[in-house]
Amino acid sequence: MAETEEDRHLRFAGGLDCDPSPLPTLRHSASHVMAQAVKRLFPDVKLAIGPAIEDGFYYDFAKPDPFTPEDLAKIEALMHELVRADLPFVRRELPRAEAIRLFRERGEPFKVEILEGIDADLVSLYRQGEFEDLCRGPHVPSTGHVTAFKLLSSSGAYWRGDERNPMLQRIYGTAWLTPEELDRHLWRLEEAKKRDHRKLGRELDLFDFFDVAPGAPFWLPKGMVLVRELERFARESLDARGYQEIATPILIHKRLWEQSGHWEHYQDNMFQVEVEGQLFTLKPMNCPPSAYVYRRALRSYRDLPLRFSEMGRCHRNERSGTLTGLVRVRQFTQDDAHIYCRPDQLEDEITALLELVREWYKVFTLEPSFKLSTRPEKFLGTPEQWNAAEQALHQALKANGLAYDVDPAAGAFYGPKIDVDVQDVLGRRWQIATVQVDLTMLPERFQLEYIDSDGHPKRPVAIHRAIFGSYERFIGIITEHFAGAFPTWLAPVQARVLPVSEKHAEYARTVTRRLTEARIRGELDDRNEKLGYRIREAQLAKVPYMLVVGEREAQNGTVSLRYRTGEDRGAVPLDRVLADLAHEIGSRTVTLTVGRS
RNA sequence: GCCGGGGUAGCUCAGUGGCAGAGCAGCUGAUUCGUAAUCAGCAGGUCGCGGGUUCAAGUCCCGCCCCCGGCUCCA
Repeated sequence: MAETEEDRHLRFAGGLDCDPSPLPTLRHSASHVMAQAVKRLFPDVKLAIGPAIEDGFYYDFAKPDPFTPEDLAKIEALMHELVRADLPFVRRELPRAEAIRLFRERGEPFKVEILEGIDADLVSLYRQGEFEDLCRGPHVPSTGHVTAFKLLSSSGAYWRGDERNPMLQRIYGTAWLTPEELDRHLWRLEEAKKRDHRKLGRELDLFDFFDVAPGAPFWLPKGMVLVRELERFARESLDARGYQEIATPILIHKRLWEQSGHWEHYQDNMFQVEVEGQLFTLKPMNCPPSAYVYRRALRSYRDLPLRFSEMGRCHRNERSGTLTGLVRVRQFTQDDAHIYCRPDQLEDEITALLELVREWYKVFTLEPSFKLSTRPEKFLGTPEQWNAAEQALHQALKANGLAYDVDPAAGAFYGPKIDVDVQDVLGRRWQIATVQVDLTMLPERFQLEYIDSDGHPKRPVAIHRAIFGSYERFIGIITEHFAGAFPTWLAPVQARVLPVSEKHAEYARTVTRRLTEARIRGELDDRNEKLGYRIREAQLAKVPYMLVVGEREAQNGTVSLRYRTGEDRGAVPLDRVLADLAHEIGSRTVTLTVGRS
């Protein structure tokens, strides 16, 4: 993974506290200005750390009471004063021991702890006005450069990111080189709220949550259309690639997890149900049950690879504070599959899987990025097995011409993996697809075998993979990606028929029936409202096509075609609209093509 | 789980101890309309849940639930 500004600061990596390019430097300086303001207003707070981060900065303080929104306003106002004073940032260097003495005198225990952990004889400090902080820089020349900033929020954060440590109070802010850039960023944040899948899910009647089932969505009819279309897409694709679909139980005896090893490491995350004195759990993953399917028959080397797919409904008891809309839930449905193959087939299988990822994500115009995680400190299996598997992953990535990052030692204990995440339009990253090689967990613990050509039993390699990841998260992401304006093949309502007035209702019903007969999701809006009103509603509902019908259209067997983009196409023969719609839906294109010649 | 902010009509939100409100949506009626909001009327409430203080609680106090932003976690 690329090193973030935060990593650099926290791990004291590199020679500086932030990237010396203008924007991170400015943000880093902004965090010092904020710390100065906080120290003036609240002299008793202790300073922790304050790095530049993506889009802004934060600073952590030890303070008995949390900052209130009013505190933030005061701090921001004082920051503006400090900026107007245009105080120069002045650097000086001190022997480490002297710096420790200095910060101990000033009553800054966190700075002392940092200094004690640093392997350097000489350390640097930066001063602006009365405020001086331990810091490797760089900084802007003076506080007057920090013109375009805004404090955004405060929250708790653990010292050094460890929940066993005391909780500090963190203030987040954003800072930019110019006021225009700041405004643009704040505008983007507003836009982000508008396309938040939780808001769109409610507005478009896709799904809802109720407090009786935290972390588990209720799919409404329109949202269920998305689920069904994605399922259909996945099944078509996998049927053409030699997958066999299975379904395994959701409620499973604890024994299974003892065998797989999950009980030891994962039981706190599993929902448990006692039935007649026996302990059952809601499965948190589908791999161990899949292994039972493999194991129920004697497998030959000729049978491999076996590809068992499963729309596996899983439950994980995520901590309550972590739940977020559809993207972090307690109940979700993975588009899971387990591929059992011979070691010599591994590379081809991985290559095919990465092709699948590319192909699927292209349909949704998502741009995936790939990360290869390699052997961790603690691992099962032999280094030779691991090297071969990692090699296969590297080769498969290269065969697909994919750029990828390597995350050293971040693999699962049972094998290396490739994770795929996507960036939504707003720049947030979400992990979706995963391709994990399993050298030992399923094969060893469930004693999976196949009879090789020499007549001897051998261990297969297992691959765990999900392409969408989960239907829930994936739908959350594409909802934001498309801002609710789904491609026609996914759109819950594909065309809405709008009669100009009651006089044209009969022809409108005919048009709607023709749509339905062609298995197009058409809807008639013959409410007693003006056309403009119904057009507005259809547009807000992001229905791709509006078919306006009145006197002229009824006469000529046409419809007047309007796109959700606002474009008005004019009269088009109904037969052509039906044919174009069928073609657009069948090809799963993202662009609106109906009626265009 | 931890820190903070929230929860009032279907939705968005106002209401700082004294009669529970607005806009949109809904319903009824009028209007029969040509490309982003026709007009009028009506109805709509366990103020998240439970307890407490008070003559009086949406409002103050305590506990719990859920949501939001972070932190932590994320086989």
